[in-house]
Amino acid sequence: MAHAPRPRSGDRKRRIFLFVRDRILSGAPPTVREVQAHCGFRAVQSARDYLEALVRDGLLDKEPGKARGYRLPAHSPYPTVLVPLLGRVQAGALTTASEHPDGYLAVQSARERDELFALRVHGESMRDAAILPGDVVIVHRQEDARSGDIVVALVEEEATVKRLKVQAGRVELHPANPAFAPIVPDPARVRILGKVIEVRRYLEGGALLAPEP
Amino acid sequence: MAHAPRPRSGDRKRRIFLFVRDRILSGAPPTVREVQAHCGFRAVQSARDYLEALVRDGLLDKEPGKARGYRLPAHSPYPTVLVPLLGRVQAGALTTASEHPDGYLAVQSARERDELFALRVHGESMRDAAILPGDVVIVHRQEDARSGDIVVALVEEEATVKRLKVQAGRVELHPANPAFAPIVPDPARVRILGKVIEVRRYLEGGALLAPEP
DNA sequence: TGACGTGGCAGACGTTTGTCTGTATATGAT
DNA sequence: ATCATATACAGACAAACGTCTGCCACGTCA
Repeated sequence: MAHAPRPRSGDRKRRIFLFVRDRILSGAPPTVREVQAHCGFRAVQSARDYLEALVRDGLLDKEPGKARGYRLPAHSPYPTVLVPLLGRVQAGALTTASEHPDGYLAVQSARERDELFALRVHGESMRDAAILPGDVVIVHRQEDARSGDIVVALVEEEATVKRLKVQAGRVELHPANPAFAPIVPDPARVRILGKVIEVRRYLEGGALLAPEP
Repeated sequence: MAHAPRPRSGDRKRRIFLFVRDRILSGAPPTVREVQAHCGFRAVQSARDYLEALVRDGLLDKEPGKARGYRLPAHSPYPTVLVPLLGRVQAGALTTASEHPDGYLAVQSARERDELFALRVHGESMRDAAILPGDVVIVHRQEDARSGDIVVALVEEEATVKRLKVQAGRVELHPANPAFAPIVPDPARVRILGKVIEVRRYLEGGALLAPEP
């Protein structure tokens, strides 16, 4: 019994990759047999050969032995967590679990959900650091930070985004805008809420928010 | 043998849902046994009970019998899509499905996945629009845009981010930096690849694309 | 007290799915 | 010719995985 007459295809591998990639991106990687069916192979092994070739080429990663084990390489290894977006932050509101968020943002991070929150930026004080009013900052809750970090601090009962500078052991909060003056606070009256790890700007219609998980 | 003394948990279901949702959002749904291990159950069925309850509640969908069969419902309130992050864009690379992305970003959008891509910004030309080198722009593929939109255009075989201006019917690409000159291209030699809908800046390591967890 | 619902455990069964071994055909290089 | 390689097929095995049935412990409520 003659097999199919070799349907002349060097880009078959490419089409299989696109198929797998789409499936992964839309929720679940395909099984080997799903790839087989998609290509019309009559043997599982044929699909497997292509998949393994794609792994060798570095186009796919795999978890051997696991069902639906093919992954996109450099697909962020970080899980996606939903992080609460706080509007204005009141004093003490961040000590407890943030109570009334405006919504939730999908953030890829290795950190736990409750280590992160998001905050909408008010004011022009960080303009020269390319942080504009309306931007959203993703913040990692931590009480200390290094000089040079952009932090969220609680000053005068209000959360503010500034660059942290440690000068001769004293903490200063520097705006990135000559129209604003540095804040050299009484150490007892300032508290660092966290460090900004990401800045986002939504150019049309604002952030898409998820409801309460 | 007495079982564990009922660890008082009404929100256990919620935590399981969050676990499953994060896993699906990150690339592959978990198996029942992975949920079991995550919760410390000693029986597979315990995890299954919760998962089926979540399906009854409408929080999850499932493909019965299939491995890793749990899905986010089609009308999921979390329209998170994984979008390819392209490094440098060559001419024509965007006409086909983008093959070799640097990684994938979780983006919340109502648009389809293949309508979006992400691009790393090179150069200072948009500095005054608060877009810095190293920033990532999320782009909606479209061939036209409005005057004033920030777009990604293909000029001289290279993708570039600029503000679109339409002056008396002629298309111009304006940088946001006095050190750069506007581009008034031959309409035949420029192509608009899409419109920037979001800007992101990763402040620590940009680590979102690390190779291994 | 007893019926009942809930949350959890235990073990098994059968399907799905990854993996392996072997074979056949065509092509290109030696 | 001979060999190596790539592509495809066939069939089988074993691990992963979803599913089922039954049981136990605890709490509530009539």
